[in-house]
Amino acid sequence: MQRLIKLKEPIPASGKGKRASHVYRIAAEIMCQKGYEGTSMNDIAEAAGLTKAGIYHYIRGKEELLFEIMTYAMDNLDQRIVAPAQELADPEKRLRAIVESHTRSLLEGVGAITIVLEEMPALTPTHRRVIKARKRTYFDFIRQTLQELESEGKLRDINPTTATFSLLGMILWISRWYRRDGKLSAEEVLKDYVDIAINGLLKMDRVSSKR
Amino acid sequence: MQRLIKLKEPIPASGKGKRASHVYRIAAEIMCQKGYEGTSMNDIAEAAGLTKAGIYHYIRGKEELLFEIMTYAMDNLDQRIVAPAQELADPEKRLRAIVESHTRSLLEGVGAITIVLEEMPALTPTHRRVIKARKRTYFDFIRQTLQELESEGKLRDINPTTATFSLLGMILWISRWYRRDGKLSAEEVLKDYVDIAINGLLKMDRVSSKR
DNA sequence: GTCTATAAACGGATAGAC
DNA sequence: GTCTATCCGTTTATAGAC
Repeated sequence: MQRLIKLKEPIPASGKGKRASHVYRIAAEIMCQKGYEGTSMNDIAEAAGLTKAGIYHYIRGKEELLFEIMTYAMDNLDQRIVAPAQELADPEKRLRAIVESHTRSLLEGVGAITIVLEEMPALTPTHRRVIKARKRTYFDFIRQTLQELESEGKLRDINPTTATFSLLGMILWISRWYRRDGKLSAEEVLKDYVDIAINGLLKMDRVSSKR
Repeated sequence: MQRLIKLKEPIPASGKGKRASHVYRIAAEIMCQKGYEGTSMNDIAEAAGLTKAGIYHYIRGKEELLFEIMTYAMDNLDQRIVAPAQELADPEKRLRAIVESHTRSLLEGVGAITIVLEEMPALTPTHRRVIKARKRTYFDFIRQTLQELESEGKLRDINPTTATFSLLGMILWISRWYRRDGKLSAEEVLKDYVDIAINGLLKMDRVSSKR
């Protein structure tokens, strides 16, 4: 089975060392495929080459494991997407950068962890609040960009909130269908996605549609 | 908690009568909220006003229940979206009809069952093959439409397969964020979605962007 | 048809040997 | 660090009374 996730940087499991981050990485991969509830500690242990009991040397519990994976995913999002985009003053360039970097992250398998972000109901109320706030911040970052484009008269006559959701929907869906060993290269998908997103949201043709 | 699903026609539970379809409907609602693995037979029984044991009078097992819900969801998709769209010879009108009816289905909560279509790993291999084939047929119906638009020179210079996935992503995501009791009316979201989809996929501005 | 009771398996998690 | 053994709650599913 294909690896959905390829974490280049190990998850820093609270400073517990290499083996620990290995367990986190394995867990993230399996949970992305089978969902949180569908993944047993046994599944994780087996894939990590340990027994169910052995795994508790590295983690405190299943829910906490999920929370740490989600936290890592959000950190990754901030570093790879938000931070570089924030440097760009022009909202159109910023939007383009967001679409490009988020799409690329998912195509490369890095950050495919974002699907784990759908497992909100499995979190404790406290943890859920933390992740919810971080997701909200990212959402608002994109919406803010679209609102700037709106006041510049560049956005289509669409609601910025609706636009943000539609954009995130089409991007996040990538982790559900894209296979790195399939027919479509990451480069062509990336190009098409930017094309579709920019033209779907902004007025006038802004991408020189050449192939 | 909000009802994600509103089944107007009861699920035809293999000709077992009214009460049976009630159980199926309840089960579909809960599974849409908590996922297949996160839903216990007890949850379903309680919501249906029965005991866990009592429910087995109507169903053969949990997996079979899921399979029947999925089958109903696909039937619904065929009747509400594919059948009407197939009448349209012009691919642009057909695309518009597909986007409109699929988006509307999700906004209304009818057919929100489509999220259950994500529970593929929970199915037995045989059942999974059946649903997979039906999903594939729907996907191909949309891609075929985009290919016709491509040969008419109306599609952007994008891969029709990638375009289909991006369209489905933004549409299916609706069931994750849209709340009927929220600020956005179904009508405005629908209008925006058609606008974004058509302009994202087709060359030139085709929607008179007025508000 | 719907219940109580219960079987059988599986889940997360811990104790304690090595 | 990693194992075996085990606890205990929960799960799906069935048997059998009413």
